[in-house]
Amino acid sequence: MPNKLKRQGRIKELLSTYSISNQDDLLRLLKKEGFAITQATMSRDFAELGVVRAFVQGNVCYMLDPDESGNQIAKLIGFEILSIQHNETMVVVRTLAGRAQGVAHFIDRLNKEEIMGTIGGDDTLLVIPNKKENVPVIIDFIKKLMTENPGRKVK
Amino acid sequence: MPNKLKRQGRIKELLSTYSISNQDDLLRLLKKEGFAITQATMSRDFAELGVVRAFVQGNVCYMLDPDESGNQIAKLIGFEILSIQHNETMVVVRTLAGRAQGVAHFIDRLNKEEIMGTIGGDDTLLVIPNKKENVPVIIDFIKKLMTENPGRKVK
DNA sequence: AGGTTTTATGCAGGATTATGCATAATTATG
DNA sequence: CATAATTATGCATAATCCTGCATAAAACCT
Repeated sequence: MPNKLKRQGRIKELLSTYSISNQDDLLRLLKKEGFAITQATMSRDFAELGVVRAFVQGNVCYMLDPDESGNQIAKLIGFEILSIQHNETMVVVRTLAGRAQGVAHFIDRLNKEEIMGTIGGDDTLLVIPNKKENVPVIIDFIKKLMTENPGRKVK
Repeated sequence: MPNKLKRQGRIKELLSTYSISNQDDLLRLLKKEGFAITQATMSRDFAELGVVRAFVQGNVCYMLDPDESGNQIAKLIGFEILSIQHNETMVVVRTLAGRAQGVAHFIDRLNKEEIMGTIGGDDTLLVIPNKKENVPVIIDFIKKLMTENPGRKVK
């Protein structure tokens, strides 16, 4: 029975609580909590969650890579965006209530040179192009975000 | 081949662009765009997206119910939350970068009497209880949010 | 380098989800 | 109300997803 979601949620918590240095350690922790999975699944979880091996205070330890987490968020973006409008000089994106900041943040992080910046309110955000000729480019870009499924890198 | 996600995204856009008053109209639009589905699927999409029939300027038209959209977001919350900490008097939730506002907003909307309010920054939010005895209640509550799957109301 | 430990992945089976068809339930209309 | 139009859903099937097992690949360690 797939409890992938619950399990991965717990993994994120555990990783941010303890200092885990190999998959088996975490595996034991999870088993103790009733998640009966194998190392193979764990490995895939790491890949999906964007867990990376990093040096922290001398020794290696697994942690969430913020950039990878960004990739995961990409899957949500399309869900949060309701519509895109624009005029001559800027693009306005409407989102579900309370999500505009998150979407704006995501777009910021993509570092598109055509995008000078974003401003997010509650359910609306403004995307400001570096020059007005780029408005269409930006629209295409955001629309692509909405439909592409950047998920699963696991293979 | 299931393109549910893409399709539902497009549905949200179409609904917020045109004034759609019955499922068949929308069905035709979608077909024109290459989404070859039947009315049955469309009906289920509406249910999942939380599309409601509303009176707008005299005539009926389908639109997204903001409350329902909230339900949808619930599915994402667990994904965005990384960890929960607390002291005697308040609860601190860490989230993926840029998502704290969204999570705070979501929690606000739940109108729990134990929660006096929230403050969201970039990747951290504060949940303020009405009295410190309720800290544990709030923690439980948020943890439940993280693992429950409130999804699918269809059928 | 050789051997050992740790991590990733091809493959297959079982579970779950998505969807169409047919039809029931509901809603609108005369 | 009766009938037509619209929308919802039971059932069956195809498409996907999740996971373990076995094993390959990579990282580590003398």
